[in-house]
Amino acid sequence: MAKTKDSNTEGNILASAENIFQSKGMDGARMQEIADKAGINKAMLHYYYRSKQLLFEAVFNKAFSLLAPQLNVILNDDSTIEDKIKNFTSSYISFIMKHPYLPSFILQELNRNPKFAKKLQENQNFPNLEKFKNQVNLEIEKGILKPIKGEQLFINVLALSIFPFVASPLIKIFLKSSEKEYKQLMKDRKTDVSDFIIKSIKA
Amino acid sequence: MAKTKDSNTEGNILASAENIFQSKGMDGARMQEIADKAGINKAMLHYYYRSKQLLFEAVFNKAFSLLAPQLNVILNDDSTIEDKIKNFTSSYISFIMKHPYLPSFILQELNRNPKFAKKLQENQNFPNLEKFKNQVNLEIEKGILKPIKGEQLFINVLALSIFPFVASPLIKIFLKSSEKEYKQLMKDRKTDVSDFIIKSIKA
DNA sequence: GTCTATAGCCAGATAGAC
DNA sequence: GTCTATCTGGCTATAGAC
Repeated sequence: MAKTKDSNTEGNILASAENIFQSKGMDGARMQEIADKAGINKAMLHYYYRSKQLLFEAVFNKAFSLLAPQLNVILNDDSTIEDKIKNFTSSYISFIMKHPYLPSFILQELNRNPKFAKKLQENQNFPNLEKFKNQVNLEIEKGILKPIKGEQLFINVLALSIFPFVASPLIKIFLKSSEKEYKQLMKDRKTDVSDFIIKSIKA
Repeated sequence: MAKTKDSNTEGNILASAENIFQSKGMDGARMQEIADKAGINKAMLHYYYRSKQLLFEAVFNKAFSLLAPQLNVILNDDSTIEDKIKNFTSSYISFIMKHPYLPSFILQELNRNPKFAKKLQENQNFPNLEKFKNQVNLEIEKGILKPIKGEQLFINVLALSIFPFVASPLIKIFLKSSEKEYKQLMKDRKTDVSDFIIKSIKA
């Protein structure tokens, strides 16, 4: 169906697989549907990726490798906590608005299969929280921030940025809002979220 | 296997179905596994619930009817916004700690099947946000709260309360924390979350 | 009400022609 | 590399004995 066909079959397959896996999950996805979307035959999926499991892992790993680097905005640069939070919430929400299925997909599959979690943990450049925690403590000592545990602050930043996308159907119901109103609300959050956090933690 | 057997077969089935559906989702769940867990035969599932779909709906509806009333703490009682938030975050987090799979289950299935969302929307006593929004505006006018949109505040309260459970595998990786440490962190959030919010919005 | 056995279908995977 | 045809297994659901 929706082909970006450069007769680049392997790429077409991966693109279609992303679309299907990310919206239906591993268990709900059908190889036939992926093949249809790529405009090719089911046998080709196995020719290029051997099995459903391996095709799925290609999609999952790519998705994770897109999301993870975004975290370095908050973990690995040298600005103040306030600036980090402003930059992160804004850029992360922008990013997710372009890929709204990614967070639920990752979380759902991590819940489904703890093996993925183990694999990620043993990973090379998995984001490290230590620097962030130290910086938070330092800024508290300096009187820049009110006392707060670095872990909780980090969780709060993620929660406020990501949750509205994971829970989008629920939020649309609560707010009785159209798709358009929902999107506007998410746009607003690019600054609303950091304002909300900064107000809470700034001394 | 794990039976609470009073030879109450229908109840046993529902309990086992909750366990399996909530951890594996509709697509990943197997009728055989539910039967095994209930210590009965597969045919009995169909005898009592006719089909997988209907059994699933029984589980989903029960789960939702457990979660929704908790929202009335924040939407339908008469205390101040500050008290509502304190009560809600504490009681909701306590509740979810006892049923950690519920939120991801509901969100996953709402994402998978928009029909459920539609059904809920048309529902009788679905929580209504209007009262909360009006109260927020009133307290802002009175100078009790700093300016904030009621919708965003509501989303923030939900996000901070629920997200850590939906994202538990991810959070455990980030924090390199054991199950025990994770649980302690969630316990702490019963008060940490409301403190965090109140600091941000109180004038 | 509860069981065994099986029908019927569907999905993942492979064989083999082109 | 790409296709059609087919194998094989697993899953929901039902028939029918007890």
